Amino acid sequence: MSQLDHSLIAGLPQFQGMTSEELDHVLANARSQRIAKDTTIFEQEGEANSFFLLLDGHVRVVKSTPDGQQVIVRYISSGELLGIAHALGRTTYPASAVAAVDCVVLAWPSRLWSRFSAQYPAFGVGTYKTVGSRLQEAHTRVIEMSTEQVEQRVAHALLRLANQTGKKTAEGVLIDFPISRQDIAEMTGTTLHTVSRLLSAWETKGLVRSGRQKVTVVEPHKLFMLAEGRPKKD
Amino acid sequence: MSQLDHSLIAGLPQFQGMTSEELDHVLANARSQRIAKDTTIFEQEGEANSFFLLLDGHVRVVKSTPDGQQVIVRYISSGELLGIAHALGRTTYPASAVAAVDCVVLAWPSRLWSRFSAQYPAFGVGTYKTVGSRLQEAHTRVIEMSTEQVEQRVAHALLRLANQTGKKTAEGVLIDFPISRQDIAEMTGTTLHTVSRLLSAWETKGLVRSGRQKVTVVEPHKLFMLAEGRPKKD
DNA sequence: GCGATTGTTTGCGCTGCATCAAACACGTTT
DNA sequence: AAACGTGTTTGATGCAGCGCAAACAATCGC
Repeated sequence: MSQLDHSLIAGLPQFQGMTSEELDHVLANARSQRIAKDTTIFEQEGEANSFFLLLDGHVRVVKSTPDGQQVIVRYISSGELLGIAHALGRTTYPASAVAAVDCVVLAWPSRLWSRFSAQYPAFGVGTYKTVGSRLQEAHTRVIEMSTEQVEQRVAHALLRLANQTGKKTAEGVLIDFPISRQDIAEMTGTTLHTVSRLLSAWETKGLVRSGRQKVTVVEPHKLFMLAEGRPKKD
Repeated sequence: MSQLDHSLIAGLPQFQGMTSEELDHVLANARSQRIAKDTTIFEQEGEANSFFLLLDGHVRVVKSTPDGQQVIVRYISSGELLGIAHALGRTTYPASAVAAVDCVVLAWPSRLWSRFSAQYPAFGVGTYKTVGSRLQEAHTRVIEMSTEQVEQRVAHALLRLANQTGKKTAEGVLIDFPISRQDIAEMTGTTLHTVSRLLSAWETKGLVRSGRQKVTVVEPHKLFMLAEGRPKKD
């Protein structure tokens, strides 16, 4: 195993306040791994043997229902931890993780998680802040699903993606990984048909530009209005 | 402030493995508080000055949308912590908590949370397991809202309540705090009208018995079938 | 280059559930 | 008892959005 440079992780909140030696020690126990697009990193219900840090790429976290339906729980961007089942007191992964693009991850054996967090306070605290904000996020999703119409939910989802992973372009904010209508449907609890219709409608209004597996938000503000206000049909 | 007996909390997972002196120390910093039915314990967006342990009663955790809609995030039963915003890296409460019945809580200043969890490992770990399972639960809710019909969602909600807080009676499992159709509607993202219709239908089928602010699950198994299987109309 | 595969668009009919509306049951106050 | 408030039932109506189907467009493999 080649030695990993600690600049890889030095800037991340989880590793704040650690010395170079400590970072090296953490990295010495990690193995770096390239993940090809559409490859599964870990599988729902599988033994949680490892936890991961996404160094580069985007990962889709998916939960499947017994009858085969899928729901996209969230997207992970680089710099975030994933597969931290052990931190939540679980021994199996609660969902599957699939690379949305070619990715690079660091992987550690799960049992090291508790050692790290005991040894490096920032690591534990950082993780729990992450978990806390994910809990928040999940609740927000529940609220949205309970109180909003499909159009507003899709708008919110798009805005969230644009904020998390958006890339400025000449046309607007581009979601910088391939995403299909089906994916958006699985994030918002609707069908790809409805998403397609909505995007078409928005495109004619100039709010977004979209094509095969790509979406650009042209008018974030107008989209936001749509996402928020109970729409007074005009 | 009268001295609290540590038998109050000795059995709880959060305080596992602590000596009598330690428990006394924890309790010395707590103040015990009676909360009348329908009283707010803490308010959404309010400064998270305290965290709480519910000693007796049932608490409704509610989130309100800007436009006044309410969603019931969960019910808390006795023995559970609530208001642990600080553990999640927040300084305001993300939701409101309202006593569903007369309650008794212990309250601590929020800043003690980190001290306790540093000092008593079981406390921190226990809390995070709680948070972990709540995250799980929230994700389950998202999945349900995304993939299930109203009837199944209501059935699931009822079963969850029956499991968490059910009380065996001659007729079946009674949900042992007052709960209205409106409440159930706010848990499942539907309207009280629809909930009422469903309960009526189930009552004629003998699955439940219900009246003003009370629901008894008579046939948990049949209700479960309904909640799970995509119903083949019969 | 050509077919095969995968993603997208769009039309149409149907239905689950929200919305509106009214009446009813129970408990509480006067 | 009568009057009131709060929770529940039930009917009637409308429509958002799902299911189905068919055609189209882009990309991949050979």
